[in-house]
Amino acid sequence: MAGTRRHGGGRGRPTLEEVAARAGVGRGTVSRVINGSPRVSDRTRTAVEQAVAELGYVPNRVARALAANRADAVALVIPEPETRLFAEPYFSDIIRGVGAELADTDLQLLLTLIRTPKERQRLADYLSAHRVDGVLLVSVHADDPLPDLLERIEMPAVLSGRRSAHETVPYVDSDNTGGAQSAVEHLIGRGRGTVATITGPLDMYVAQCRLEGYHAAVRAAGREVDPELVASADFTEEGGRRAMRQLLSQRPDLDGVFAASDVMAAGARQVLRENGRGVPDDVALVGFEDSAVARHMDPPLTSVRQATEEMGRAMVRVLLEEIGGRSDRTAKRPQMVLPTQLVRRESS
Amino acid sequence: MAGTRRHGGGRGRPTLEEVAARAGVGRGTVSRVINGSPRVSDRTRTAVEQAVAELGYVPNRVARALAANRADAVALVIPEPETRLFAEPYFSDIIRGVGAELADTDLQLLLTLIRTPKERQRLADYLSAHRVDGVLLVSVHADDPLPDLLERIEMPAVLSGRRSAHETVPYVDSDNTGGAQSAVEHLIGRGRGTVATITGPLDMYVAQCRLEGYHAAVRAAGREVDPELVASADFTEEGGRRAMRQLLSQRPDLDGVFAASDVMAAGARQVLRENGRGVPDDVALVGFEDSAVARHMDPPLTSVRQATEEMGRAMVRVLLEEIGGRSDRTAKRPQMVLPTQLVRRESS
DNA sequence: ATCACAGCTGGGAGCGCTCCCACCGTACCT
DNA sequence: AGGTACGGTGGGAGCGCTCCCAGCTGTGAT
Repeated sequence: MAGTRRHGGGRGRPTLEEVAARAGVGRGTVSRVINGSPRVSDRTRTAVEQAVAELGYVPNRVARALAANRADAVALVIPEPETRLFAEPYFSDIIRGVGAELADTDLQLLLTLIRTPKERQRLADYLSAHRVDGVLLVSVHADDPLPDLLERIEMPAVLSGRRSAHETVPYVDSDNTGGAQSAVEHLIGRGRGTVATITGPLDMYVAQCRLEGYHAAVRAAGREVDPELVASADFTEEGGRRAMRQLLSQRPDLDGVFAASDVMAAGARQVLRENGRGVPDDVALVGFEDSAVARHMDPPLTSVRQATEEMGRAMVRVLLEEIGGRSDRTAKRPQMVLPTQLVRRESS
Repeated sequence: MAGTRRHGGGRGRPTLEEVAARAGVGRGTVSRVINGSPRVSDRTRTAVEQAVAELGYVPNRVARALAANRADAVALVIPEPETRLFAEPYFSDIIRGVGAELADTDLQLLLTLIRTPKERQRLADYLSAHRVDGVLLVSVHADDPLPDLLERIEMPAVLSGRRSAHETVPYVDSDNTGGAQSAVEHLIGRGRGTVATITGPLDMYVAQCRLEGYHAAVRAAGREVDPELVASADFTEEGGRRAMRQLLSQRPDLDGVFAASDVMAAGARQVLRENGRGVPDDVALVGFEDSAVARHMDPPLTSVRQATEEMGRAMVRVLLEEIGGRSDRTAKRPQMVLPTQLVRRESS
């Protein structure tokens, strides 16, 4: 496939050596200047910088990576199903944050979509070969072998979201529990007496947390958690519809619903409309994520906003830390939880 | 910044040389096997393959890239504003397509978000240094200097969307004109006598094409194009609102609207509702893009679907071709236009 | 004046590959 | 038998950088 590719060109570009010659110094010195080493006199530094400017020298990352045995790149790994499951903005906001934070670094961002087990294996090989300096993993499932693999080969890694309450790998997560709790408290505060919830797949920790937040809010209001007010779905619109139908048949008297994702809320909204229930008059509805879907629903959906872009940025910061100071293997791993915020709209 | 980064590890991994030793052959032979050269006997090939398997050898891309003076990577360049301007799915669908098509290649995908002129300069340097084998450019503006730069340094590149009718760089685009035309024909076919349009920024070719499609459909119906039925906006929701208000004041009798993007259609929908116009009863509405927004509007929006993921795939195929067979500089550049499809929903 | 010790500097060695050329053997000619 | 050709092979010479050590200079202490 790649066999016939022509030479990329680039010959004729000035090399370190040429810069050294022009500046009248040695290779090592130029290298030091380029890499900002302090052990260079000002005179020399200036001379080298001028030569660099005159020649339009740009360091060859590939050669640098080979010599230094580092990659100057981090991989962002995205399991394909997630890009469909989660509302798209999540995905692109993460990328945006990661990109922004990486911008003033000389690290490349490698994007890796994983669809098939074969591709996952390829990635594992690739990572084992240490062809990147660190890995960013988006929405890992509890049974994903990747994090352990990374740990084993001592590859710095950061997750977005935890796999469980006792996550050992560094991660950046949203305050799912708190966000859900505030959503349900809001519903209760608006006088809703019978608040139901549509959960995500409960084998995902994120879904557990959001359900936990629901529980907490219900209990805080001095009420009991009624199992008939809980229906679990799978973060999809169709799942939201199904769950809403189930809820409606179990507890026709409900007057509030907290859906653990906007897309499920959208599904629920449709079923509500089919059944002649007005939103928010008959049933108040709140989602989670504050995606584009929420803003464009009718009525616009109250939703819990996560600082997704900031999560991307935070992941990079944590990863950089991991890459830089991984000397003591015993140090506690950085783990952070970002706050969420309820965005009130007309649906509640 | 990156100065303190520890060595990436990877030492201790088997090298080509070790594989050669184990298989009892020379380096060159192993290299040939790895790269699938036909000039190797079956016996030798088998021996090498076995050694590779036993050692768990994975070629070092960095070394390969340095020696072969190629990068084994392509860059996907995304101007930041676009990720906000266009509905997000466009962006992630392109990525998905690109990733999929690249999967059975040994090319890496480098993601580059451009926010500031400084970053654009950095990218230009980077590209000039031939650190990638090719470039994928998403939604380039007419005045973007990048395509010309790429042409000058003979860097293979493919655009998504054209800058003008006479685009010289290889591109992959949707049939914007045809899609718009079919949307408007649909509206007219449904008996709408006074069909208006909300255009994108007319300095963008994509917006011009969609307007052109509107014109074509109107003329095909034997009607005149009434300038009072055309309002231009900027692909944003707020722009859609403004344009809709303008349209309504100029031609209160309109009964159909073709918005050149779903998001603008959403804005228009709001204004329509504020003015007590029902959709589709009073005014039929059609958008462009078929994004999540369209599906979740109330009523769900009829929209023109573009094969976005397929565009991503096609871009990669075209780029691969460019990279591979760029021998004759006079050969016509591959340019392709993908069909669009009207998705009918309740808004029309 | 002598010595020690910094702070700078030059350049050899090597990272793991690809490219390419010389070379080997065998099969097929004349 | 000697010549020719060609598929197959080994390994030297780099690719452009970083690392590191030896060496060189100038300063201050003795």
